[in-house]
Amino acid sequence: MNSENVTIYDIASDAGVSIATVSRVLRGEASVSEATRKKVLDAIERRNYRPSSIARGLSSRTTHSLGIVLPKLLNPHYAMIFTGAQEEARKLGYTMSLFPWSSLDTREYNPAAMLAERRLDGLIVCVEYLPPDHDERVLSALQDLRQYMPVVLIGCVPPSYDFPSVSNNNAAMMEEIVRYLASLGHEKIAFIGGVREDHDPLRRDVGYENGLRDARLPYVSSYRVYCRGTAEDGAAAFTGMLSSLKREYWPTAVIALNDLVAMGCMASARDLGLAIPEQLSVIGCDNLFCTPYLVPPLTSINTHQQRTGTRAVQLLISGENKKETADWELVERASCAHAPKS
Amino acid sequence: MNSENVTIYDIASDAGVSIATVSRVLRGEASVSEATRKKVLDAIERRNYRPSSIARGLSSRTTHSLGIVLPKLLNPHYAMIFTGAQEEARKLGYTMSLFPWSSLDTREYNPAAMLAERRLDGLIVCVEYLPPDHDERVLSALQDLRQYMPVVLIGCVPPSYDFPSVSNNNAAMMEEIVRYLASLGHEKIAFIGGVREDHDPLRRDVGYENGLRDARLPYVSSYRVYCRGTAEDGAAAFTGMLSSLKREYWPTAVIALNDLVAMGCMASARDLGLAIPEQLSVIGCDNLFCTPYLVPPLTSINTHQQRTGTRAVQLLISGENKKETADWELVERASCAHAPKS
DNA sequence: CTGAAAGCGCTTACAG
DNA sequence: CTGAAAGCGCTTACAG
Repeated sequence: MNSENVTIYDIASDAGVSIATVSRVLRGEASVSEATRKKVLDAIERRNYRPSSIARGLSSRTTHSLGIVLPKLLNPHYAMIFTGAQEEARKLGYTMSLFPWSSLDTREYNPAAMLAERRLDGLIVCVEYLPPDHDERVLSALQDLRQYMPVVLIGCVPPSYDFPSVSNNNAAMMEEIVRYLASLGHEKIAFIGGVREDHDPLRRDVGYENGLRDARLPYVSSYRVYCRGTAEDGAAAFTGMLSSLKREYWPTAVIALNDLVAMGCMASARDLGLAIPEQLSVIGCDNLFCTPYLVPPLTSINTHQQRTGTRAVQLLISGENKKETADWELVERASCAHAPKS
Repeated sequence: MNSENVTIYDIASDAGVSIATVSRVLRGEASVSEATRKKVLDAIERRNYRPSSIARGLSSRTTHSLGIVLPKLLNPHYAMIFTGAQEEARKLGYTMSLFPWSSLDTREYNPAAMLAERRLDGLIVCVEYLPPDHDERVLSALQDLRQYMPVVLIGCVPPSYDFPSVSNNNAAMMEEIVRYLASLGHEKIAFIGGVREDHDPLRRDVGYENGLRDARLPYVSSYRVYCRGTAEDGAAAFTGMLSSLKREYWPTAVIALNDLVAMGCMASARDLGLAIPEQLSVIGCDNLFCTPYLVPPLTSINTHQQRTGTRAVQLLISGENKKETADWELVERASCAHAPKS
């Protein structure tokens, strides 16, 4: 680090021109003669000058940097969203910074303040697993942010939120999954993971119930177990459910909130001597890189996370006020099969 | 978004004080009377004012934002490093932005320019898998950056690089792995993944060779297969190696560059009807979240990625010019066993 | 094609 | 305890 950073003034005086001219060649304006352009470029090269994006940001009122708020990165699901968003941002000449969800969802005084202070050119916020009582606080944080920069929402976006968004219709997804399992003859279908979230028409629980109803199957509360989204939690929840039930009532199929929870269920089933898929079908969600390498390979849902990231950036930059729904599709692998004859 | 952002001038005039005073309460200076502090705070609250970190950055010459350059996020290994770094940064009052490795490693004119332009308060760069011919270019990019901000290196840092760093001694790690497998009676030990990297004493190939030598085992070129770090590549490389060898020469143990490559090897072995660990021991690296859920659970190396991220941030902020080595340890699971009787 | 000057929104000595 | 003023390093009309 040199103690004294070189500035546009240094370059101007080196090249014998005004700072306005240096600024012009920096921004690639055409209206500069070749001769002076060369002088300036030489001076820049000689001093290894890099214009300060901070100063530029202050005077031009644009930073060419975007942000994305994600719950956590340790689930590769979010890493995929980030990757998609970052690559698209890069293509459009922006950088993408990542912020943890806790920047929004704390009970401290004005949690979004830190985000609002950096004058980003736009922000993507992933809203997910919001318990009903969090909604109001989160919404007001989002309104706050919007005052300072455009905001695009991704994740399971409540329809009542008036923001441009790329959202997942988790309800429709669940409905299809239940239909798929029912078509394989399953009647005891468990659903593991998440928080109670039946307050919103796009949430999984709604689709779970609709799917059961369509298949004329009863809703069995014991088959709906809540837990957080890790493999450990999934294993514990699944084991807990089975241990509370006489064996004849054990589910023949389990839908996991995500692939991590599904992995936990699979491990737990293996410990209990339940063969997958012969005695238990398992289906996850997110289509993580490791799903094909599990034993048996895990059936999952491809939610096209990278595309979600890409689209969110495009909406942000274009300023379109659109509400889109992310595509998704069932990826059949070997973890689901016909229900065992009872 | 309001078209006209509220500034410190608005607050000052609302509260009937000077902008200097507003600035003082903003920064929590003690030398402000309670009465005026309250007036200012009220005005801030009323207008929902958020100071611009851009303007603040320009005048105070510090941005409280750090950056980290990582090869890719889709391997959870890097997500763990990032998470560790981000959490520590947050604790110390900084934000952490992520930049792709390609910001450094392109052949375009001055790839590090974009990074240098944002006046970060510090940058962590993960250097890994640098083929010999890249070294010079990367090093000069790093020198460039250093001119504008403190830089801390992580990953497999060449000892010749004169930067503060938290590096992995991959050579020592490999040596221990080979020793471990040799202690289980293995004599045909393959090593899959990475690029040729024997130019540097910390690299894996060095440790591989040393380990074999210690165990008085021959170095068999056919057992050293290069590939990139994904599961698919690992599977293809492993299959390729076996198909080039008469069965009696098939390795009884394989060391994978990382867990992804190990997963590929396991899948490939399963396809070929090779039982793990009875006929083939497999060992990965990074101890990814999914390793306990593979069948059999994968023996791996815990490289304490989060701690690496944490330490790197601490070095950056403290300004210590230390070269540290990251801890690591073997995590034994079921994928390694005694060599089969031949 | 080029320069002088104002302005972006803050912080920070310097006075008082 | 508070204010006037200079300055951070750029961009951008406005003249010429």
